[in-house]
Amino acid sequence: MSVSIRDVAQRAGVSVGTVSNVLNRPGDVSPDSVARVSQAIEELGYVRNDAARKLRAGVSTTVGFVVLDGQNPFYNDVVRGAEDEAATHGIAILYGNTDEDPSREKVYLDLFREQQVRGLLLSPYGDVLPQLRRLRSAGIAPVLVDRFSADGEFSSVSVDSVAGGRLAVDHLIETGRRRIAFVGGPLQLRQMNDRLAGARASAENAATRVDLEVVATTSMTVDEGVAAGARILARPRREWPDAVFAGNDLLALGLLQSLVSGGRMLVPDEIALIGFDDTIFAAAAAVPLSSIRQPSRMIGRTALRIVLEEAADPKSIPRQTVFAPELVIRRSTAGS
Amino acid sequence: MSVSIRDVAQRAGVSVGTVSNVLNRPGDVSPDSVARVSQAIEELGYVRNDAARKLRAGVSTTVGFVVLDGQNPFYNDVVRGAEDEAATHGIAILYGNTDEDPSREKVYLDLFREQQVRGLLLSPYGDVLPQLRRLRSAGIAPVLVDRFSADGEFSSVSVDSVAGGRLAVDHLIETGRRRIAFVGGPLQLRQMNDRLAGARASAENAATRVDLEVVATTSMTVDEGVAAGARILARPRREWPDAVFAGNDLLALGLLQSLVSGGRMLVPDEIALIGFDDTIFAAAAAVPLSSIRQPSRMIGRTALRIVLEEAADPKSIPRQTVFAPELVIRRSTAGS
DNA sequence: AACTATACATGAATCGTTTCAGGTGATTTC
DNA sequence: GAAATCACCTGAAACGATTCATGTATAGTT
Repeated sequence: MSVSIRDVAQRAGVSVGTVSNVLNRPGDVSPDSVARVSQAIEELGYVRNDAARKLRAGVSTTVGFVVLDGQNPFYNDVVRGAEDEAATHGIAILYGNTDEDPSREKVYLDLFREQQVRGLLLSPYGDVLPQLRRLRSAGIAPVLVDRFSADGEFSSVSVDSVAGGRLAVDHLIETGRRRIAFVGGPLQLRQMNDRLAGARASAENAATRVDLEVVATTSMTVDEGVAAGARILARPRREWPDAVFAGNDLLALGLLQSLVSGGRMLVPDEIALIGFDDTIFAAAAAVPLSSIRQPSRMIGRTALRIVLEEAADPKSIPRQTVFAPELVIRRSTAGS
Repeated sequence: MSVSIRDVAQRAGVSVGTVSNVLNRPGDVSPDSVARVSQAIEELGYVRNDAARKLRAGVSTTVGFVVLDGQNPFYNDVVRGAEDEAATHGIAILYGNTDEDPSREKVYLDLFREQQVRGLLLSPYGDVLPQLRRLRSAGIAPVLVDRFSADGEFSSVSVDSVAGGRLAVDHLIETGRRRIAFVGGPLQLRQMNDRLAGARASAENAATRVDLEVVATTSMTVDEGVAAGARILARPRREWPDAVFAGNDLLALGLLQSLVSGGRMLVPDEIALIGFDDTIFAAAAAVPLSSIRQPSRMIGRTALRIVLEEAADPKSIPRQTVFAPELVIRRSTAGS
């Protein structure tokens, strides 16, 4: 049926130990043996049985990645970055999408533990600390993605959301806006809260008086954005904000739809609009969206690198990696 | 260190064989033993070592999924469907994104083979037939996704793209359009070609004279859509089409951006626009896009189900599953 | 010539499950 | 009441790789 290391050994006229050495420590084997074994492998079409390897050597060649919103292009980009890095190490990614459902989150953590992944990347939603602790004690290094680990218990890779919020509102103020609405939520989500905090800081430190109101949403989807836009437009015109800072690009796209419907192009002249994440759909919008860019691929790459390092050295100290966000200006905030 | 079945057996006062039976064939074990073993598992926090299980029993609990464009929300949805189905079987998904790069495709197929996945879902780009054959002879069932296997050599799950193209153009004609442009490519991609063929069939069968021109793109991205839109607008106005059928939603979004820029809202009055896939971003566009819906989650679910069935019965005959597309009408094709 | 160091090769033990032939005691059948 | 059937358990073998203590041959040193 399938070809094992024993078959290779026989064909090459060496012991199984030698074949294993060729596979793992070719430097310790004579060039002659390496050649013969390599040829046998080639001829037989042998591929290593990863299960046996994992069982005996205890090394895993997979890393789990659990994201909280598989529909969000931002996470797709992060995954892409992790994938690239993983491929260079011959590591495969086990993927799970929780769609903000804590029970799905639990299922995946158990499933990946059973698979004995080498490490786990996670953009957490629910309260997963207990599970993460158990994972760690089972020898699986967890790294938080897109979430700062405040108490420093786990490593994390994220972007400074407070700075991002500040960048966004600074930009709106600089382009002459004074009545700003922050549309986002749920505010229990750390990232959302931080973005709002940055926005507040910016508004308070401005040279002139700037009003900042909060329009809360229950999730970060396009539909919620549409609804929030409709609520804003329902007010008397003089109570409209002159700028909206959306908590992420999906919300911004929904808002844009509301704000240009009925043939009225309110963006950017009447109302400026800025998003967060700078996903490909921000640039692709009918009115290209200004946004706060997160280096998403880099986040993925870095997270994967860290998880491998931690797996290699279980005693390593957790560390927080924080990237700086970047303002990307497009038409949706063009000066009025 | 980690808890094994032996520890559980000892704690429960039974043999390892019994514990294994509780795990796999609880019906064959006395209720009393089941209870004692379950409790021991609970107390010790035992999780099955999948590597050992895979090694001995030869059953794999992972399925590979290789998609050709991880940025495309359509594939995210398909993956999501596969995920849902997989979870109900306790199966995890190894994910790989090739970004239309045949060498990446090869890397993933090898990697997944080494992992001994139970089966492989693949939206193919390059010529992978030889590799798929090798996979199959290694006992890994491949299923093509979003691609019809013309020669019937492998199972496939897809949507009738020809019918989709016909639906789109029928709709444009019904709403009074007569000069239609198909924007899409590369035409070597089976899906694209089929969509165009459907469009042609519709135009030729129309009661009145309908012109159909082809504006070819080199890939199916937003940027290509923007460029195609610019090329169209660069012509004298009387040579503009009165409707555009985009090969997928990403192209349509790019086209939309071109066609509403400069404050001119050409869609839908001057030019109607319809996409393909009905991704969430079609509904989310500034002018909500009409599109041809593919039952993307269902495609994923079905593909996963088939791959499991084929893995269970290696002698099963490949079968082609083809879903019907569905027309979704939104503002972008509102009657003029 | 005696000793040490170096370079490779060997093969049995091991990882944690599943499987299965065989065993035990209780219950049913004739 | 002997035989057959049933319901459960048991424990050792096996899956395919890696590891490591042990061995042998060759080169280098005194």
